Amino acid sequence: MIEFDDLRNDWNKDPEFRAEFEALKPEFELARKLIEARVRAGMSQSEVAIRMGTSQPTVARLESGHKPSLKTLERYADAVGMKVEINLVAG
Amino acid sequence: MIEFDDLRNDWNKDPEFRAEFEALKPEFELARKLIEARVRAGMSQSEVAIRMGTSQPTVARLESGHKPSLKTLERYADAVGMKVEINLVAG
DNA sequence: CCCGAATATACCGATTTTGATATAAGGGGC
DNA sequence: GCCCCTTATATCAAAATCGGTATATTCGGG
Repeated sequence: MIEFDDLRNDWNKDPEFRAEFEALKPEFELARKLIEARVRAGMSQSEVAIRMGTSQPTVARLESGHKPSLKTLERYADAVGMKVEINLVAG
Repeated sequence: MIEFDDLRNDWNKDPEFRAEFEALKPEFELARKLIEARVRAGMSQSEVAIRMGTSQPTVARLESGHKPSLKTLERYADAVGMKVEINLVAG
């Protein structure tokens, strides 16, 4: 209901590349999912940051492989219109 | 490989009660899953703590609804023979 | 080349989580 | 009753994360 459609004009063609690119290391699985969700929502880091009540660099940090707290992760998910689901699977 | 079988003699009948009991609030969903995984592994908080390289009170805290960091969550999962799976689902 | 948008990196103070210890409560067996 | 095992709560210092700002980089358009 905000200005999403206005700004996903010309920069949502290649982020998928990055997402796949970083899938090489399992360490960045989460980062990849975060970026994917944000791109799907057609939002920039700055927009997510505003919705999270934080700054763009903080969002960049979350998408860079640093392990965040669950609280922060849930705020991110909320900002991109998703919710966090955590499971403990056989490992 | 340790002394699991020795101590899951008589105290693994009711923890399921607790797990279901705490499912009332969605805030404790994760805590419930953690406890369930630990009980399934037939381990006490102290054993998990040793495997995590921390103390039993810290484990108790993780199972009490406080939102941990992903790093800690993964160490817990590892200690009970599981791995963490995080998904961003439609919310 | 210059500019603006989007993302990434660095630093520091503030907040949160964790580590460590002590302690208490509950249950079962002797 | 007394132990022993398990779990929960409290406190405080240490460590990690977060908020905020500044800055760098990359990309595309004019």
